[in-house]
Amino acid sequence: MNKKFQITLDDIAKKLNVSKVTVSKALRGHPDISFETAQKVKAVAKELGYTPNFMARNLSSKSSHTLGLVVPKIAHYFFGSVIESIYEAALESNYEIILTVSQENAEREKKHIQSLLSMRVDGLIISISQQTKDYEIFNTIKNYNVPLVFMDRVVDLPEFSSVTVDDKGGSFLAIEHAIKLGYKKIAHIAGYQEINIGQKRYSGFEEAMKKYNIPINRDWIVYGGFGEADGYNGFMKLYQSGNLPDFIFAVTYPVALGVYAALMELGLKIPQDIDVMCFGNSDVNRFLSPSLSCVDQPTEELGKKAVELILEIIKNPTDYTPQHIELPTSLIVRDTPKIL
Amino acid sequence: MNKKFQITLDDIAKKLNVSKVTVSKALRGHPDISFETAQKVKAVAKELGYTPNFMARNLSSKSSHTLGLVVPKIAHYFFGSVIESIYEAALESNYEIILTVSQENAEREKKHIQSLLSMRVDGLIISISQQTKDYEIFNTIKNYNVPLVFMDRVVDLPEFSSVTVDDKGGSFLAIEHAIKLGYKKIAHIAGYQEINIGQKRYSGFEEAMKKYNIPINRDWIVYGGFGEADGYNGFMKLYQSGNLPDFIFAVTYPVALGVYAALMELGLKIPQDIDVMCFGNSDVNRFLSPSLSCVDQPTEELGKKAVELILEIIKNPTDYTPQHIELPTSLIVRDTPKIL
DNA sequence: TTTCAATAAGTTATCGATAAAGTAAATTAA
DNA sequence: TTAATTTACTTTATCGATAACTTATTGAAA
Repeated sequence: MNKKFQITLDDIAKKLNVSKVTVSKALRGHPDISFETAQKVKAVAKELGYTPNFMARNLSSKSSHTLGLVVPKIAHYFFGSVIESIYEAALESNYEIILTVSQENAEREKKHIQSLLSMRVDGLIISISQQTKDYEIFNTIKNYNVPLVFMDRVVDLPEFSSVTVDDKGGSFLAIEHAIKLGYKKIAHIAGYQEINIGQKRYSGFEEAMKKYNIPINRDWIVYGGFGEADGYNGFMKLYQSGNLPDFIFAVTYPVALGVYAALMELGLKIPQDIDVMCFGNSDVNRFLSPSLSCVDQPTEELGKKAVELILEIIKNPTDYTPQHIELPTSLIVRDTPKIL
Repeated sequence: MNKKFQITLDDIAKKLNVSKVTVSKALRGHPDISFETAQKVKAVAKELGYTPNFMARNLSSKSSHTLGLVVPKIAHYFFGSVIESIYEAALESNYEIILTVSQENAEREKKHIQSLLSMRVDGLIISISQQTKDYEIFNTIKNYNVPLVFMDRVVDLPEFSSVTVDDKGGSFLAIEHAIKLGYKKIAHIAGYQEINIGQKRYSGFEEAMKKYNIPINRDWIVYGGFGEADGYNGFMKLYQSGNLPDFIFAVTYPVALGVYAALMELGLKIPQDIDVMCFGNSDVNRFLSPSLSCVDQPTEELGKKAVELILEIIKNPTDYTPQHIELPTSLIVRDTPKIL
């Protein structure tokens, strides 16, 4: 459709009576070309409004200078800010990002990965969906020799590098904090246990409970997903059991929002009736009523590190040892939990 | 690097002793190929783990089946959910999205657009940055004959289609609501007036004030950007003037958050001391203390319509008349503003 | 039986760039 | 002074696909 508007190297070459390779080299600053010729070429290129054809360039150079990114969600503070920092870091190194969203759907995730492979991205950064169980696609990626870094939600395949946060430690801190304030009837809305963030956060909870000799009530452990609906449903399940805890630790921030919604609907007061904390900060936690204490994750660092790792592998694809970086988490104490 | 792992049409062709064009046609379901051959080809393709080379395919077919998207921000409820719906709509039509983020920076925006043009996207959906003043790049896009649809934050160039929401109407509704509740000392933190959302939202405010004969106090109109910091600074400016309004209408939801932060810091109570409403909903507005009433924008519709429009132009690039679609806004009344 | 069209391929050209190899003129080294 | 190198290009091959055209075989219509 835009055929007649497409300006190619040849157009510039003809106008200057040189070969198109000369033009290509001139525009790329290749030392073969004299200063004067390069100047002329650049001037004409600008005059004609030349933009290189990404497809052609990458087809012949065999590198797209592009990173593929697969995340489960966008409209979510955690992923939003991680994505933003990945874009930032990529831009600095002159890489393009192609972002795809699995919407927590394993099938869609697979499709996106295939699509990114077909685009011949130079590397992949993946945060898996809460459903992902089939790891075959990751072997495919390996066979294709495409660098892959897992981020936050990772898969237990040590041959791939990963960047995570200290899920277990953060969880431990939160529960310890609650216990020290006097809470004993502690519930955990725990997400899926098939995925690292679910497992690790649960095990931090478990460890803290053990350390302080507080028995874990199985009725107060609710499993599910990581979204707001899961938090809402999770609390409703607790509520229907009749035996209410006095403190709830939510596995993610959206889950905590769901709990808030359920509590509001049921007319229960935070923190008087039930107190809440969660894993993961957001831009609004501090404005909630009461403001929600949480385990803070270094989202910017996470994105930056992921890009750093992938670029390292890209630059040195033959001899690198997979790295597993775990970034520290910390507690942000706000109005919840209340001192009893 | 992944040269030896790249499986091409030729590899499949050689294995089956057919030509690579036969393979290409078979995989695309071209009627030239017999059912049996097609089956065989597909089987071998699967066996070898063939993924088509996006670059090569798009270079020769002259269409990338890809849409470029330029937005000012990601970690922001409004854009997050619009982006999500754009991805959804694109997926349904088998289009890939390449998302770029200007971070409200006009220069970066221009760079991204050029980059997307060089990728030969089939169409562009753009929501301009709050800084964008130079419209030359849009003429370039026009000259390249690349379909372009503006979304939400648009530029006053009628030759391009656009999807917006009824900014003026929504703003009017909010102010009218406040007035009917008895507020008269009404302030507006208004964002930039160089951009449609700033202008229109202001003019809705103005119209409501005129209709109800309430004088506009110039000191209570504060200009700035659309982010949280702008809301914070905006309110601080109002505060320092000494003459406080009793109601604030924030031009965006992040601006309202900034106002909340400032109020909290200053120990002012909502709604007793000052009441707040804003343009734009978010997943947490209802959990704020007090929950924030706002003008609701149909974010999903916005994304869907934008994709719909762009696909229409792509399918029929020669004779189409630019469309300017304005989607309705509505009021969501929560705890603010309080009945006096 | 001859002609014509349909079927199922194969051949060649092309997309717009870069890589690799080749070359004439100018400069330097031996 | 001649060989070797450098400079500044040009030519040719290639990336992996699709488009457009050509061809051989088969079956139906005239």
